[in-house]
Formats: sequence, structure tokens, C-alpha cells
Amino acid sequence: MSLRHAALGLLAECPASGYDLLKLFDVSLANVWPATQSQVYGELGRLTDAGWLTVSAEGPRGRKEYAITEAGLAEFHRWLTEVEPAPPRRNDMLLRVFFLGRLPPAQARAFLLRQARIAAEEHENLEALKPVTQGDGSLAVYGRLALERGLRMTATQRDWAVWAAAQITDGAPGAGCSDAAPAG
Amino acid sequence: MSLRHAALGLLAECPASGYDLLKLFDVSLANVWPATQSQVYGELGRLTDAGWLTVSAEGPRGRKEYAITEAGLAEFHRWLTEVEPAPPRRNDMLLRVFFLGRLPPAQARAFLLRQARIAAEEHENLEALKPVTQGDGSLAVYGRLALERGLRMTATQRDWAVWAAAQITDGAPGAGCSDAAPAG
DNA sequence: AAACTCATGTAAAGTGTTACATGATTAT
DNA sequence: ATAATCATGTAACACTTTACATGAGTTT
Repeated sequence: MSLRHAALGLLAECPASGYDLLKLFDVSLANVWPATQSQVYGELGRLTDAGWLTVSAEGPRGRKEYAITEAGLAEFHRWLTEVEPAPPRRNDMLLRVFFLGRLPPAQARAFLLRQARIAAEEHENLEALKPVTQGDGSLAVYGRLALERGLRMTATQRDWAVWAAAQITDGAPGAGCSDAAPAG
Repeated sequence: MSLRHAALGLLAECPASGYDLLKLFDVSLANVWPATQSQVYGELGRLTDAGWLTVSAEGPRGRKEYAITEAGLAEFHRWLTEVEPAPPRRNDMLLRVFFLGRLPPAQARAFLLRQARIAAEEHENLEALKPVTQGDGSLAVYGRLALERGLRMTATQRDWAVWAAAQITDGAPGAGCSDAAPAG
């Protein structure tokens, strides 16, 4: 349900068309809450029906500019302050870790070291993004917070993966049937 | 598409009914790849149609026990070794951070400190889980890896949120319309 | 007898992805 | 003229969640 609040939030900054909004998603929210064209156009319609947006202007090529309404702003504010963010529920990489015991130790280690490399690359990509968030506007301030989180998380992931690879000793393979331990 | 491979992976350990499998998901994969009853029963049917599972036994109350086939094992192995895990794409909390500039600094700080507390609690919950992963079976080994990752990630999240709260200074609020900075 | 657990499945609604389809306007 | 960009929308498919629906066997 966060897509609609992301759209409301972007339109709370300033009015935009579906096309504009899509670019905003791609430029600013790509790593946090990506959205596709069908989603954006569909959601704009629903938000307008709900009275949270209005078509504030029409332009060439059928362009419709949407602006947030009072009700929309209230709903956005409610979401931002009262709805607890849901933690990510699924992790594809960890799912594999759970089954790594079915591989020979060398292959399990290789998997983990590959994940370490991926995290390291991601970390460097974020590092390269740092100059973009210079400045003192509020978007720059909060962009820096998000970036710093990314830097710390990728570093943690990288270090964990290196550590995990070292934990794997050559020895007896998979256990077989019995009760399983929980995956953190 | 990982649900089916999670099911294959669990059945690779040993045969189980839909009911058993559901409990396995709840006990062992709850934090990594949760699944509901409808999903499990539906997927078991599809996997059987695809030839990756067979009904290995039938019991009281219409119980059907599923076992993985050679083809299923091959597919599972292919997934485990050849398909790169997809990184998590969405983060509800970070989405809010992106919009935190629309709140008064005090409220933004409160949000971040609340996130710090949540991460700290999660960290402690995982810490309490540590004894469960004692032992030297492969499930214990790989369970420990996942647990350690959880511990490191929640600690990183907690520390970041505390740091981020301190970054927010009282001052000029939201910028308004112009081009946005990317959210890391 | 009642309550609990085991055990199966279907249906509907919401969300997300990919592909299809069309056309106007602007820049080269 | 041609190509690129702007701009909208629909359709089909996949996945997830929640709720509905039913009944057999076991324990107290």
C-alpha cells in the first residue's frame, strides 16, 4: 500500500503529470520504492477518484497535471506519522544460505564470497553517489541519511559474507530429516 | 518465484505433507521467506504437475505426503547454484526517511529514534535465539550464519538511526519544487 | 460430548511485472 | 522527413494475503 503514499508524497512537493512522476520515481526512489508506468497511471486514477488528487492542469498531448488536495495531504501526513513502516519480509539471498548445507563446502564458500563481492561493489557505487547529495536543502539532508544507511548496510553485508565464508569448514555434509533450526 | 524453490528445498531434506510443510515454513523460514496455507497447497499441486514432486504416501484425513523427484532435485540445485539471488527492492522505512523533510525536525528525530528502538529490540530478540542454533549439524551451522547476519544488520540499523537522528538540526523546513536527490 | 489438532482445498482482492497499443509534439 | 521524446492508457499474467469452507481423527 506504500506506492500510493509515495505518489502522494512526491506530489506534495509539487504538481506533476504521470510522466513526470514516473521520472521522479526512477530518479529519486529507484532504490527504495520502484514503480512501473502501469502502476503510476493506475494509481493516479484511483487517488483522484478517492479525492486525494485533482487534475490541476491539462497540457499538450493529453497531458494531465495532478495536484494533491487537502484530504490527500492529510492522508499522507497520517501515513507518515502514524503508520509504522513494515520491515522487509523476504530475503532471497538468506533463503539460499538456509539451503547452503546441500552444497559441497567449497561451493557454499564460493557463494558467500560472491555475495561479499556484490556487496562491496554496491558499496562502491553508493560511495560514488556521495557528491550528488551535497547541499543543504531538506532533500539533500534526507538523501544523505538514506545514502549513509546504504553505505553502512552494504559494508555490514560484505563483512558478514566474508566472515560467513570463513565459518564453513570441510566436513560431513547435509543432515537429512529432523527438526530444523530457525533462520534469523 | 522463490517460494517454489523454498518448498523444493525443504522437501529435499525429507518428504512432508502440505500441513507439515506449512509448519516448517513457520518454524524455520518465517523471517526469510514466509508462506501462507493457500500458497503452500497451491504450489504443491503445481510442483507435482511439473514433475518435480510426487505423492509418496497417503494417510488419514486425506493426508498426502510429497517427496521430491530427481527432476525436482536437479531444478533445486540449478536454482541454488546458478540463479543469482535478487536483492530486496523495497524499504518502507527508507521511503518515510525520504519524506521526513515534510515533518518538523522534532518529529523527524522522534521517528528515527523510534526506528532505533525497534532495531534494538529486534537485535535482542535475535540474541535470545542464539542458544537454539547450538550444535554441529549443517542446519545449525547455516542457521548460525543467518542469525549472525540478523544480529549485524539490526545493530547497523540501530546505530544508523541514532546517528541519523543526531544529524537533524532545527532549521528551515521543506524545499518545495525542484529536482530531487536520489535516495540511496 | 466437546474441544482440539490434523488436513485439505477454493475464492476474492490487492499488488506488481511485462507487454501491448496508440498518438501528439518537438528537435534534427 | 525522420527520429526522439512526451504522454496516455489497457491487458494478461504472476504472486501474496485474507477469508471462506469442510471434514476426519484424537484427546480430555
